[in-house]
Amino acid sequence: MSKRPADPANGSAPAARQVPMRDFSRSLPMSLLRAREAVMRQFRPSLREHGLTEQQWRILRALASIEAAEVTELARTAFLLGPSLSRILRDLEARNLIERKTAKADQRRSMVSISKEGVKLMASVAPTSEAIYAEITSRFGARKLAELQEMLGELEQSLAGLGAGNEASAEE
Amino acid sequence: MSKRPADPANGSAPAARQVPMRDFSRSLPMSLLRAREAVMRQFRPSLREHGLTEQQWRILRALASIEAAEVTELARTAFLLGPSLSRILRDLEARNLIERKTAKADQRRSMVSISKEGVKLMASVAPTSEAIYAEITSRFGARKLAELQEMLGELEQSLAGLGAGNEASAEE
DNA sequence: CGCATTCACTTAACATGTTAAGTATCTCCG
DNA sequence: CGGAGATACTTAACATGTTAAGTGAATGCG
Repeated sequence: MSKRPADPANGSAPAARQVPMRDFSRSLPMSLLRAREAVMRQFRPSLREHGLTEQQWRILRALASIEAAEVTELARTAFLLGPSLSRILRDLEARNLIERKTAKADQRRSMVSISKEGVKLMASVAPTSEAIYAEITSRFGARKLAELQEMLGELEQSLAGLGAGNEASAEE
Repeated sequence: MSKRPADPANGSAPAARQVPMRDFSRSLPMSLLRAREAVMRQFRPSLREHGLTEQQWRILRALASIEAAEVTELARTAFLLGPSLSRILRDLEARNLIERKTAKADQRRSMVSISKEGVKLMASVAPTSEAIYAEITSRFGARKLAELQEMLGELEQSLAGLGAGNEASAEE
């Protein structure tokens, strides 16, 4: 039995009744959410087999590419919020996948790095991950994929600094 | 933007740092995540002022457009998993923003609909939401936005049914 | 009819997202 | 030098994501 718990992904809402507001299923956030979910659905089973969540994997990948990093830097790289990262690092450290040591110059900072075990785990996951990514690229088209990512980057750029805290209007 | 070629002099020693893995900050999932976050960051403050989360807002919008729906149908429309929806509906019902009644034909199903209060709340949020969406459209460009959403849809399509339980290998 | 199976949810358990508050450390300025 | 403020996290609290298990109601089939 392929356990398929009714993924809310397929099926184009039939019986489209009168739509007063813009059909929200076509809103930009929904489009992005659905696309991302379609992609992540491919990776999650493999990661899960290795006992990793998507975020844990992001952190390991980030660490593998930058040697060692402060927590804040890592948060930026792996695109995680501080609190999430804090929890995940605690768990990864308990599993001996990463190592942490306080910076000598500044006791507030801690340098995080991937451990030997972490490297081994990555090596065991990477091939499958790459294969999946290759399959996605193949299905969607390498050129289109590059185009899409270009547009996503532009979107991000065009919104940079829009609600970024310099609104200076609403104080609490 | 294409994948970094592996160092040809490095023929062995699969140390993770030498693995020709793509810069993960440019992976498709990350691109999608960052783009979506850039967009949602615009909406969250406004929703928060009205005491709504992104998901609660999705549900209200979905209900407003389809009158009444079963929970499963609503999950598909709002792109939420059953458990999340179950919790949110419980809370929205407690706040009198939605109404629920069991279907007569099938006692298992319950029909969910938006309440008068829910409609009022939506009316108070919608203008700001629409304004934000308009600003985003303006900044990014309406044509490019349509193009982007087209590509996102194609991506979703091209991955449909890829990891959909056709593993055919591990059946418990 | 009886009962295993399926279905439509709901609960549970764990991990993360999100915001606010807390803690320890460092910096700067008087 | 010393305390106010900034900095780098960490904890806390609540909401959702994700998977597994539970519950009650229909269905199918002998």
